[in-house]
This record gives sequence, structure tokens and C-alpha cells, in this order.
Amino acid sequence: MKEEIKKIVLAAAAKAFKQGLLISEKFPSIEFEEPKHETQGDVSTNFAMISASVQKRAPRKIAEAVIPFIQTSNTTNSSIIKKVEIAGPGFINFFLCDEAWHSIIETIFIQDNKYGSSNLGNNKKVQVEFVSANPTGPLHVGHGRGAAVGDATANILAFAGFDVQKEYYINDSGRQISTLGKSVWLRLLEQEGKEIDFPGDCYQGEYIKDFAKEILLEKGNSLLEKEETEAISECAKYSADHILNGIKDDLKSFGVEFDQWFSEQSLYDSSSVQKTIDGFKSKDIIYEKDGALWFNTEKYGDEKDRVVVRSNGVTTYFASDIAYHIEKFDRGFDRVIDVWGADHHGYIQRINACIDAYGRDSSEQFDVILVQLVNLLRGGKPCAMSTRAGEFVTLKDIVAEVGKDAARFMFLSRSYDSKLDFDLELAKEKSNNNPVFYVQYVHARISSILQKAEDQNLINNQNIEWHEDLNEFVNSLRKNEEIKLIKILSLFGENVEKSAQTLHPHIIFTYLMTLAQAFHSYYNKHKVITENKEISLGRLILITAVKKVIRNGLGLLGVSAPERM
RNA sequence: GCGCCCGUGGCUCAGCUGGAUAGAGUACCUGACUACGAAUCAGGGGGUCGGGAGUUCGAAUCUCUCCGGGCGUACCA
Repeated sequence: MKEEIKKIVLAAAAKAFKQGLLISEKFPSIEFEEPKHETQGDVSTNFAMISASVQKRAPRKIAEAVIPFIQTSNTTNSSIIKKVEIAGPGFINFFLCDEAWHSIIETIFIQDNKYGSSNLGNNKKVQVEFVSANPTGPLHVGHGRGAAVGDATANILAFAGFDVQKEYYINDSGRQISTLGKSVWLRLLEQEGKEIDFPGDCYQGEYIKDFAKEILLEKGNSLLEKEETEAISECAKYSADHILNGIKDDLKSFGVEFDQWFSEQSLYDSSSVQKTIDGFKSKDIIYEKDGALWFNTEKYGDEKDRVVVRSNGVTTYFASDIAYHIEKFDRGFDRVIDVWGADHHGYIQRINACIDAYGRDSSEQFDVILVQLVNLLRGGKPCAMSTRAGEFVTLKDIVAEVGKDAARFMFLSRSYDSKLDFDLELAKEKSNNNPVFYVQYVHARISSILQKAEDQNLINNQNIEWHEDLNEFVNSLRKNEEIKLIKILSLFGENVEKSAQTLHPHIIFTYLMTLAQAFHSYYNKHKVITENKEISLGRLILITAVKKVIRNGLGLLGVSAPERM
């Protein structure tokens, strides 16, 4: 809609220039927006204010010069503009005809589950890597937030025209895995009645003991007879595999499906890490000092250089990370997005460094979404959680308790820049307090009305098929609340684009809340099924359009749109 | 010390690529079910947008500075 108004304004401005009413035909990048107050029209532009310096005249004078060239429905039947006004410091406000909005409904029906999508991404290849939790323990709340954010962001980017791949990076190499093996091994010995000293840096959770039991049952004494290092590595492999499978299951029941699970170990197996190090060495970006290999990250904006291979010959986590990120670009992604816990923010600079050193532009091609902490609450009180003791509420527990939809919606309700209070009691509540029900209720309520309409033979199918003749009924939508609803429906696409551009999925959440609020309000004020068949049909079409947009929006967030609740 | 995030009604947060009178929810009051689903709606009170300075026709939004909170600052991952 804004685009159409923009064309009209620019055309009018050009005419005004031709007639000598404006000095310049340069029109700066002007903006169109919905004013906050209804008295300020449907669409508003800052054209006159922005042009003030170029035209060397007061904004209101500029507006006065241009407005006469804008046709309204008073003089021209085909115009979608009812009235134009100059307001405040020089805004030009447009009041549109009801008919201008009606066409949105047809678009929604025709585009259906594609309504709101766009070509913004131009099919650019983007990878979103998220969760990527170490396979050393079950996923907890924090991972849940990362999973919801990563998954929704990827969905939104895909909807906005990017070619998106979702990936999970498995840290199946390095020290944390051997620590896992050691932890299980020690518990195993303990169960065999041996005196052990269980170090603080080993994994403390009960699940470690469970693995020890399982392994003992499965492999029996053969393991005990082996050399300790070999036994530990067997314990590590067994446990990591099982934990990873658990993670996969948990994510699946959380509604997250990855396109690729990428193994860190594979980077070593394919010598990718070594080749990457050699490559940078030959360019003197990696150099030797004090017996270790260092990456010259400081040159690329980091505070200091970072070790890639320790003096004991062992690679650091950073080494495989360099190889991994470079390989992402080698795999053909134009853009790479990582979702991390905010406590890892210190890593951004060094990853930027290796991407830039590789000849890519990290500022254009690499983004890190930093997800802030989650405070888990129960009835307003903090849930005791201690990672050290290995006792935490797992993602699995949360999904089991409140359900996938409530959990995801809650995680996406706020910007990931802010910490999040997640209240388990609230997430289960069936009320206004709980946003997921508020929005899903719209969908269920509409389904229920459509069912009733079908029962009364007003429509012969709840899934109303679009036909041009239906425009006649749409045309009967004249109530304020109806036009307001359509306006909100018309904004879905630009909200998706904004969400994709800023990588902020909560924008979709906020949009859905606004739409839901407008629908509930409309519902309470006007009966859909009335004595008047024409009006009833018009309204049934309208609410079907609302239903489609709610479904599309919830779909982006990975939340279901139920017919009944 | 340095770096990142946050600071908006009592509480939890939107709004932040500058726009007009700063919005929701919650809580607190008051109303609406012989009803297409009350898991809903309508109305009311409640704000120095952490403080200060700057840029601008215009600042919650951009810049600087200070204050407060969280996180990070390894040859850990």
C-alpha cells in the first residue's frame, strides 16, 4: 500500500516541479508509515520535511505545492485516496478509501500459505547454525531459547526469499569429550566398588552414573580388562553417541529439524584443520611463538592474538572453529549466521578475524546472534538450577510440562538481546497472561465459527475457495474494526521483511499479538454470522483471511495453529 | 581496566535504520455471557523513556559522558 502511495506522491512532485512550483526534482529517500493516531490518516509521509533543505522552503509550503497534483476519489473515481492533509510540522497524511483495503483480502486468499513471503533474500545462500551444544549432557533451557531463536530466524529468512540451511555443529572432539569419558569411567569404577576421587571438573550429573550402569551391562568385564585410556575413550564414544541421540530426539519433539549435523571430528579426519593452519602459516597470519602457534587476530581487530596450537602440540577449540567457518564459505554460503549464548560474545572478534583473513567480509557475510540468559521461574519464584551439581531443568522436562508451542512462543516473545523470564506456571496457564493461548485462540475461534457457518449452510466448505464473485461480499466490509483488521493483515509482509533484515524473530511475535488483539476486539463487537447473508459472507471471508495470516505467522515461529483447543 | 548486552508506568516488556499526543500485558478499580468458544472484550487511574551534554526543524531512538545491573576478558571449551 505504501508503495502505491509513494508512486502517487513522486508523480505529483514531478508535476509540481514541471510547473515551476519546486526548485529541485531531487527527492531524497522519503519514508511512509502508519501514523500512531487514526486522526492522522492511514498512511503518512515525511516527504515535505525531508525535502525542506533541498527545496529551500518550509515543509508545509512544499506540501502545499505538491498536494494539488494528487487526485482524490472526490474528483477521480479510480483514486484510492479519500483525503489528503498537511499536519504537524509538515507531514502529508493520506486517508484511504475502504475499497483500497479490500483488495488485500483477495491477495491473501490467492497467495495463501505464501502470503507474507517475499524475494528480499534473492535466493542468497544462508546458513544458520544454532544450538550446537556439546554432546556432554542434555539440553537445558538456555539451549531451548537458542533453538527457538535459530529455528524461527531460519524460517523467517527462508520466507523472505533466502535459501536457508539449518545446521548443528557437533563438538565431538577435544577435551570435553575425553572429560566425559573420564567421568563415566570413574563412575563405572565406583560402581565396581573401587575407591575413586571424582574431580570437580568432571561432569557431575546423575546421567553420568546411568551411562556407567548401561555400559557395564552392555560390555561387562571386557571393558575393565582394557587399558584405561582405551576404556575411557570407549566410554566417551558410547556416552557422546547416546547423548547426541537424546539431543536429536529432544530437538525433534521441540519441533526443530536440522538439514545438517556437522561433526567437528570430521574436520580433523579430513585434515581440514591442518590444511587451514598450513594455509594461514604460509601467509604469516599464523605464526610460531613460545612453542605455540598463534593466529594474528589482533591485526583484524581482536584485542590480542590467539593460540591455535598449544606448545604441547594440542590444537585449541579455536583451531577447528577457524577451519569450520572457512569451510562454511567453501560450501557456497554467501552469508553465515551463528546463534550463540551471550556468554560467548568474546569470540566474535576472533571469528571475524579468521573470516576476514580468509578474504571474506565478516561485516557483510557473518552475523552472530547472541542470545541472553533465561531465568526459569515457577509461579514467579526462581527455579533452583545448578549446572555444577548437574541438576537442571532440561528442555525435555520443559516441553513435557508446558508443551512445544507454549515453550517456543515464550522463548520468542522477547528480543534475544534481553534476558528472559520463563515462568513454567505461566506457560501452562490458559488465560490472557499466556500469549500462546491468546494467539492460538484466534485460530481455534475462527475455525469454530466457520464450522458453524458450514452447519448452517452459509458456506459449503470451511476452507473457502477464492472466486472473483467473492469480491462483492468483501465489498460489504465497511465497519471501522473491519478496515482496521485488514490494515493489520496488510502489514504482515513488511513485518516479515523487517524481522529478516534485523534477524529478530520476536517482531513476528509482536505482530501476531497485535493481530490477535484486533481480532478478539472485532469478534466481541460484531457478530460474524448475522441475518444478512451478504454481510455474513463478507465477514466469513475476512476471518478466513485472518486465520490464514495467523497460521502463516505461527508457522514461522514453529508454533502450531490448532482448529480446536 | 577493556569489550558486549540491558536500563521505558509498581512488575514483565514492545517501540530504537530519528518523526506528530511514548504503547501492550500484568497488577489495581468498573463494566459485558438466555451469545459465532468469557482461554474473550470494553472503560479508568498510573511515565523526569537511568542522569547530563551534543547533533537536528524534530531524540526513547544517533553521538559523547557518567551511574546502575548482567556477561566476558586462558597455551578452557
